[in-house]
Amino acid sequence: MAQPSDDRPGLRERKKARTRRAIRDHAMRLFTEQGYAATTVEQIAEAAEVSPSTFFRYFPTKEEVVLADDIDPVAFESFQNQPPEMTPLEALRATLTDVFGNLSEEDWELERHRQVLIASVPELRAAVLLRLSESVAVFAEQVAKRVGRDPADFEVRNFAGVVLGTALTGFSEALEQPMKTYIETMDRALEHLQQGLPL
Amino acid sequence: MAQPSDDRPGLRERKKARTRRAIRDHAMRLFTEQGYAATTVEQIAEAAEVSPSTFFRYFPTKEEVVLADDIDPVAFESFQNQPPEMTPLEALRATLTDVFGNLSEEDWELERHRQVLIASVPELRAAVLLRLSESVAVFAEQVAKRVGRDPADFEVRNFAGVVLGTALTGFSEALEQPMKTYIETMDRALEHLQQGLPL
DNA sequence: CTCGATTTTGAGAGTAGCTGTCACTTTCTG
DNA sequence: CAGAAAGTGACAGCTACTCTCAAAATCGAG
Repeated sequence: MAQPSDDRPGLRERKKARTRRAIRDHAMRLFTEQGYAATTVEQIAEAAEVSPSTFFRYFPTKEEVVLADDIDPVAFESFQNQPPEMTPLEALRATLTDVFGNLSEEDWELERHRQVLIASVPELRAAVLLRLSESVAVFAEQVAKRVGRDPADFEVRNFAGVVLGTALTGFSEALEQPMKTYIETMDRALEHLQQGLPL
Repeated sequence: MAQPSDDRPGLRERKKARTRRAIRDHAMRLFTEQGYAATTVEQIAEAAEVSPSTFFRYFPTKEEVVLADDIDPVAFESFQNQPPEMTPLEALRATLTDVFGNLSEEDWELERHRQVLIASVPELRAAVLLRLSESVAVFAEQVAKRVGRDPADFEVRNFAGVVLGTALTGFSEALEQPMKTYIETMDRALEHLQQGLPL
């Protein structure tokens, strides 16, 4: 999980982490209990035993509580570390099984909660899409490096955008089914893409 | 009622249309002049000489003023009317040149304003993406009909999602260049896709 | 033209997310 | 132990957005 900075546990850091998790957990609970819109920041703050101001010090917006994600950075790193002889699509598929395969049962639980919540609240869906679209540029860069081309290359960018589209479909597709198949769904979509999208 | 036989919209309708356009035009002007976030609904209402309540009767949100779009429905219809022997990608390319080719100079101007504004305001970008993602289902349905498969078919949906991804890249790509090339960019991306995304 | 029904409108009050300020407390460091 | 740094809470303010209610404009029919 986190990288221990050796002799730096620090009371402050620990307390901060605890507060942050308390806010997030209570928020998620309240959201699922009474709905996202119906839950006010004030309620969350009260449940987590902090003041509303403190809430905003930990999460810049109410959305952020749901959207804060520790998976993406790990995924990017994993992708970068895949053997260079793999094609981008192969590397991506390997990354997916790698990252999502090593998730604890608890993390899975949280992740599923997140997904359901996001899917059911348009506001959150929009925010997630925005994030996804922003990461296209980053992804394109890594793809460019892998195939030895310019990151600004039109075809490289287009490829990255297309893969994003796949992720999108897989996302909504997986929501209609038990989450266990999320990886399978994505993998299937990428395989379809790999074969040139035959219809 | 002097002329019973003409289908003129009626005073009420015309006034409504005029008010709506007044709001939209003043809003766009203020947005470009002083920025989106810095422009309040109150200012727009005042400029358009209506009350804030009236503003919200014409546009449910401040975003809607920018996002309201008369192109999409036309595009969907055009796509549907392309000769059935065309493959989905061919039909899509034909649709693009069809719809965007028949735009008046004035419409182009507004469209470009919209695009620049949307691109520069994350909030608007997110909203556009949400819309785009919702139209994937509609697009998938039409694709399914064209190739004679089930709209729920996984590959059909994946295809639709991928095309969406292309639209996304084309969108941001085109913004870095004079808008005239928007069609060209999209067309090029779709051609790349048609050839199986070679890298 | 007139009257009654419908629609459009404006005013005002209220909610909630978010920002910013300031003083107070807790934790860390030397 | 003292001072610096960081975390916290109370409060005030702005704006998007909602809701209600009554006044005004528009329309259809007699």
